[in-house]
Amino acid sequence: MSETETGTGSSPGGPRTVGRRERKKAATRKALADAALRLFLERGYDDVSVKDVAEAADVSTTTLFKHFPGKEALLFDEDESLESALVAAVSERPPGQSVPAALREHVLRTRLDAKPEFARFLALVDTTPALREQARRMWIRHEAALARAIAADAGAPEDDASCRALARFALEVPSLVRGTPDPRDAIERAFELLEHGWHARPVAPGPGGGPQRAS
Amino acid sequence: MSETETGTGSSPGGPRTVGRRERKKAATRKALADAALRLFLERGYDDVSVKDVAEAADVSTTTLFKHFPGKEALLFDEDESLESALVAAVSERPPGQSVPAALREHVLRTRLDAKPEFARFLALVDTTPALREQARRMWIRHEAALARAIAADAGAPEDDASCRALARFALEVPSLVRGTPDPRDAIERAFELLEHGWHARPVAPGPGGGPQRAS
DNA sequence: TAAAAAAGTGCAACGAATCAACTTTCTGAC
DNA sequence: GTCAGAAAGTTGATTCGTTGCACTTTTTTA
Repeated sequence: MSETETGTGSSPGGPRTVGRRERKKAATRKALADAALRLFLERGYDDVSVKDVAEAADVSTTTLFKHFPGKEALLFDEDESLESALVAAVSERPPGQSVPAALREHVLRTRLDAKPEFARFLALVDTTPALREQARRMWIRHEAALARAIAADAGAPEDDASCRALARFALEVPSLVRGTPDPRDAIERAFELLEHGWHARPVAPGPGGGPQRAS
Repeated sequence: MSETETGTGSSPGGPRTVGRRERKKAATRKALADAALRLFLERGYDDVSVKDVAEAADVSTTTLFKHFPGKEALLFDEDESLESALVAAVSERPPGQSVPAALREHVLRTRLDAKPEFARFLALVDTTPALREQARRMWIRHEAALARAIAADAGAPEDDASCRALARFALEVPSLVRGTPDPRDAIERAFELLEHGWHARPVAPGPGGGPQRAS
């Protein structure tokens, strides 16, 4: 243990830092999450019981449930950074770029060009129905934050219905394109719909043809 | 049980379409679904166990699981008619009406003007998180059929990505507007977005009045 | 220093879901 | 008509996720 904190006992009134206790709590929490990810990747989600995870982290199952509300939550422990990245993709987008285009680029970047470590995680989630649902639920929870960012950008009321709709639809895209043969094309088409609407859809029939794109 | 049917031996010339066996099977299935709906509405979803439902229908719990894959499935037993109505809303829409407009009307009709019997069911589902998820999952399962209908209407390939996106987004609307203060307005705005896109969003003079400019 | 609060443990229990072996129908073919 | 067998159902046990309760240990606070 590294003692890098200020002594609380000898200096009352000083900045009350984290405390040994909370550090230990965070440590066991991390041990649980790490053990869970490792075991799930090794043997598959359904072939690992919460008892296994708890024993691998050297705690009891009761303690595990004090840290995580359920088995699925063991895998989705750090999604706050995802939310801030999502908001930043809108609020700090390059000048001249529309909001749907910024979201499209963000989705393309994070889902298609994922680094291999994260890709293994995505593959595990994709192949487990229970985790697919949980992943989507966690993902959609960012709707409110994203809708706020969009509304602020567009100068609309904070709870504007159109902004909420755009946020929800954009967040739904990863789930929508899951399992399609050409995910990149599917993502681009979905955001094209959000950008210009069904009304402006190219009506040229036939696959492979190059219909005029209003970008 | 409740059917006063005559013995098969006395009238052998009857139309042997279904068979006594399948009728009994359908009867117990219906008994289970009816008991489940009744008990869930009486005491709430979480305060009714599958054992309770099975006993109310006078079967064992194992038999219940032979008919339904899980507790949640007890409530969603007749959704085929919903799918055909959905497809019909697109393929038999009034001339001159766009596809998003037709879907908007269908959603407005079925979610806002529900008859009280169905409204009680919706209220139960809305107040139970586990049922909300299941309801959405069942609902989204119609994406493929709806996307096919849209593609056929638009003269696009059967698995066109844009059509799938429109289908998914439209099906997501009921989940999106759940809990909003003005559901009708939220529905109209969401379909407005799908119809004309974010690009054509009204900025200064919005329909419906009220303060648009926050800052 | 004592008390209160929090983290952790062990054990038992409940509910959902599955499995295996067995009984009771009903169906269909000979 | 009879009989083999499929299908519905039952009992009982079992696994797994999850929660509740009583209890110990550790840390914070008064």
